[in-house]
Amino acid sequence: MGSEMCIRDSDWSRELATCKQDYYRWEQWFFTKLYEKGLVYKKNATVNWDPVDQTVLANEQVIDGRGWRSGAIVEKKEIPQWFIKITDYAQELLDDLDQLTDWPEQVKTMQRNWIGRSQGVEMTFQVDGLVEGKQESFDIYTTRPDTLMGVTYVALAAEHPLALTAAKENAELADFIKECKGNQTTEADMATMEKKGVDTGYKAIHPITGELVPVWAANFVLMDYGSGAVMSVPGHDQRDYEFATKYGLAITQVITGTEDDDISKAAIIEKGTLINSGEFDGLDFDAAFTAISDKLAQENKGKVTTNFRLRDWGVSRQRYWGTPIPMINLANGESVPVPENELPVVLPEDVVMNGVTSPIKDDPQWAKTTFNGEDALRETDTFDTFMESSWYYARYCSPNDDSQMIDPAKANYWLPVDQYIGGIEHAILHLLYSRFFHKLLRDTGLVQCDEPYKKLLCQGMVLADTYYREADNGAQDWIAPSDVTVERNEKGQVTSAISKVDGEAVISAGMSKMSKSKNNGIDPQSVIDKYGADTVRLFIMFTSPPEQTLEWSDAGVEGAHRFVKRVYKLVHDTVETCQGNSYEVSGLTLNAEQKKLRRELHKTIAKVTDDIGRRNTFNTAIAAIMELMNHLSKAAIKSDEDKAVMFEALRAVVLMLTPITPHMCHYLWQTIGNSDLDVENTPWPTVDNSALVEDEKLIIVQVNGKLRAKITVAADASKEEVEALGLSDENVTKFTDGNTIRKVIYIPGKILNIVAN
RNA sequence: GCGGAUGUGGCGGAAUUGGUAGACGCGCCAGCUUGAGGGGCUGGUGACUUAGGUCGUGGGGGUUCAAGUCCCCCCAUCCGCACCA
Repeated sequence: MGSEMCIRDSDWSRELATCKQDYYRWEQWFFTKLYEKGLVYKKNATVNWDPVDQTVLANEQVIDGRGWRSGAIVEKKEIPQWFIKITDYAQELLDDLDQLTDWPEQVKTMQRNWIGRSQGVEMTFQVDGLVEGKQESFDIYTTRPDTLMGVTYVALAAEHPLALTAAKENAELADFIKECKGNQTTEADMATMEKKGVDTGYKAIHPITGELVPVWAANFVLMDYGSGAVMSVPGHDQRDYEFATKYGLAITQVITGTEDDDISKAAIIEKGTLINSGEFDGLDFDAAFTAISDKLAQENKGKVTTNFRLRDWGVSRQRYWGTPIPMINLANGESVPVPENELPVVLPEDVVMNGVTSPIKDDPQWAKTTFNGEDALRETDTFDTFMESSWYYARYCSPNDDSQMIDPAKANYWLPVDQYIGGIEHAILHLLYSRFFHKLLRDTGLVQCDEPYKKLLCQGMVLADTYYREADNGAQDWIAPSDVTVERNEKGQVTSAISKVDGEAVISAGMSKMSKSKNNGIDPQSVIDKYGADTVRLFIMFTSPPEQTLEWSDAGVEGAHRFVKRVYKLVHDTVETCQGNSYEVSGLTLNAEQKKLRRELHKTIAKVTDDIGRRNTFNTAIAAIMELMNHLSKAAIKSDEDKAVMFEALRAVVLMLTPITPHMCHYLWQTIGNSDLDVENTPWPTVDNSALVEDEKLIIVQVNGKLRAKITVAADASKEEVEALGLSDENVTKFTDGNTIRKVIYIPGKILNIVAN
């Protein structure tokens, strides 16, 4: 891999592979420990079932409701699966985000919203009359108990047991439930699909008024989440409003007080004052929340609860590649963990793949085992690969330890990870699972700290130009950017793109993520071969801040290479001019020009130190060094003082560029360093505050906020002096003459704004 | 649909705390390097302009002496939405 040439100092002795059994054996061991602690359970959950291929599909393998290989309409199917109780840690995962001061705020916000803590009320609705001879009821959860008096119906999941019972004598409902089986389960699909429902015929008893409300089965309520039932308040929930309007269900307004109070057009979502709510009329949200939940609690019909949007982590996959789940399914239907002395359960690798079904599910022998002398079957599901990526950072601390998962002494020395880097696409799932796993490791005594990653940086993707031609069949024929030449007009705008191969025009499709399918990948090795790793590093770090996408540009790489050559040349020319002698600033008296150059130098050191050390904005650090280089290359190198300032500056430039272009700097330091140390072991340059002192300041003079003059004043000039100078400026008087000066605002050392009209 | 982000010259981007918008680089233009190409160097480069200025940070409003930056509404693009990892 070429990119590795861009990285220095990787400790390859710590390399590990999560697909090897010396890694995943510990994951299996840990899972059995979690099982013993009651943090693992099995329950039925819905998967995408391809009835033709007889296999489970991932969400991304379902396209418009059909399997990607078979084209068959995908069905929902309930199968037993293993879950880890991440919800037991929901509160801690939420609270500990506050510790992560060096994480991007947006990632923490996304995690907070994902965990989704809410305060609400859980209550029970009784079903009126008996259902098949039994008294039935169902629970619902709401964060808006203040709207309870506006409930005009309730909605159940199509797979809800009550709906299934009702469907036995209701063909329309049975058809609807069948139709819902083909619905997708992703949140995005649920939110955007057409909302549909069928009346079950049951009536539920309103827990406060005792009124009967219809019970509907609806496609937007999912059996897997919560209780599979929701109360519907069409007056104050837009989805319920649309549903009620569609099916002619009653809409009652029970909240008022907002300006836009017209319930004939849309639901009123905002909180307000209760009306049409009997004894609760006149209460605001908080008072109503308390009053209504108290009443429900007194009558034993409900209680205040804290709810989390976060759901338990389903770790079962029905695929082959993965860590076998170390469980044994007994003949009596119970499941037990594989005993520790039988671990690991090894994934066989000498298998025949048919491309559809997992070989370990196909093989009638593989699952056969015994438990306490009785025949039993191994679990043939494998772990979600998020399991492997959740703890590899901790295994790096003791990668070859074959006696334990993690060596606590070593882990406590190294962890938490100082700097973690990953794409923003991992902001929620991977990073949340990994944080959770770390807390599980902690509670097993393997690590001590609460969080795995101290500092997080989310870097952007690499994009490149894409070009194509339409093939005869209308398909897009993607052409590699290296085979395309662009033509520009006098303003530098691209006017056309032509193929280098045949000189004919190609169509530009803008920038997109480098991919095989769009034929716009760049091989880093070929670029490194041509320009060297330093140039590639410089280009990558200069072109955009790390958290943004990086747009690849060959011209940009050449620009970076030019800069590398300029630094190299200036150092060599300086050393040559000085004939091998070295110069130091201390003790010399500098002229104004030299002082100014030194001031530029030390301002640059201050900025670069902050940009690299605190802000992680390598692009602005490099820009500042480039700016300094532009000054240096125009400076005279005649007197000893000139030479001394130049030496000081070039040494600082080499030191500051070392993290960016290490190979060149290693070499240049030997040329100019005047030190026995290698550049890597030389301390970072420090700011000489005395060099920063300015005797003059540039003040911007505005009239009514518009720039009218720039004046130079003594650094210690008073407000009065600056005002007098500013007000008498010729270009200023042009705009103030004939007007009354209303106000003068002076921001010391920066701006003078004269308000006149 | 929901959550998070982004939007600034021809292009990538800068402006860190509300205080000179466009740093730095690419591209483009002109000149020099005694021919061309390449490379290098110097200068210029937001738009419009009656050459005084005026306008200008996705669009529309607002707050302020002052707004790319703060507030409200809208549009577009990207990431995630629990089985891609």
